[in-house]
Amino acid sequence: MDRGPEFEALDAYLEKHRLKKTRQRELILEAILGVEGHVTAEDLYSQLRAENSRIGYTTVYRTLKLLVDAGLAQERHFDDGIARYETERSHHDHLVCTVCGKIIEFECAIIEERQHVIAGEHGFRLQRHRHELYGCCSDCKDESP
Amino acid sequence: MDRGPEFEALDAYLEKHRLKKTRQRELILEAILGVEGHVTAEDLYSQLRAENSRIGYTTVYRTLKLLVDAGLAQERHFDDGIARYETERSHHDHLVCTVCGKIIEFECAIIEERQHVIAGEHGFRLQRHRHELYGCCSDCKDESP
DNA sequence: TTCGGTGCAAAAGATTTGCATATGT
DNA sequence: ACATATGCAAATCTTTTGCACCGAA
Repeated sequence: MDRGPEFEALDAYLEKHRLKKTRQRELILEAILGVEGHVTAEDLYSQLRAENSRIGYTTVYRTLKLLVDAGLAQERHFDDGIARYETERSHHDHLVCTVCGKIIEFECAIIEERQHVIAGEHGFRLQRHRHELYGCCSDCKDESP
Repeated sequence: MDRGPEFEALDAYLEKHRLKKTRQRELILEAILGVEGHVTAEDLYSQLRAENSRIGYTTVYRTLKLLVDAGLAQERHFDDGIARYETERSHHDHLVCTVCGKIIEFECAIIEERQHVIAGEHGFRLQRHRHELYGCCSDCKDESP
């Protein structure tokens, strides 16, 4: 049965690093793939416990770190200092509503290109970037600060 | 004597909100203005203690928050979840070396403009943004991952 | 005198670590 | 069998809060 390319990638990563394929690691990968958008470690833990999966907090954190190392997930820090994770289906940046917390994803080729130019001008080899726009969405116009 | 426009601004803010002008608030503003770049609350606390200023951790956190509210400092979260503060002399974004931690500031009018377009397209009123490029600087090319 | 401010200690919230046990290979 | 993974509890780290005392207006 095909479990999707991410599971293949996980298997490959585990094998390459002589790590073990465990129920928990599959569960966490499955869970994070099943979520649209961004989740905290807490979100994943609660969700898995609710589905009566036997799993510990520690394992969630450790596995999330492993998935990031394996390139299967990304860690992001928005403005509250709590780490959030997502699987990067395609590249995008974020537009965040400061009132309701809504997160919209966007892409902009012009900006992407400028980033490379800027990094180059400073002698940097660009690895990744983070671009977040914060504002007030149309639903929240009234309550806005 | 002229203590600089930031001190005037602080006085004005305190007066407007019926808050008090204290030694600690001036010390912290002075300290953060005297630093190039980005500092953590811990950095400021240590520095002030080292200069034998009588000050508590709590006050540093509370005052930093006050300075942010007053628009005299900005809070930033890079990838480690620890809050860093800076005084924004002019607008800029950041290019961060993932090996040595060096932080270079940049500005790009083209990107600034695109941001407004993007926010507008999604019905957002833009308040602020964060744009960070992560890469390997020329000094670190060899050790880079 | 009156509030707001300060600083200690303690709490809180997120994440990490030590260790005995469980489980892949 | 052996090495790694797990999960609990405890530790750690950053930031916040309660509260008695201090100090600016």
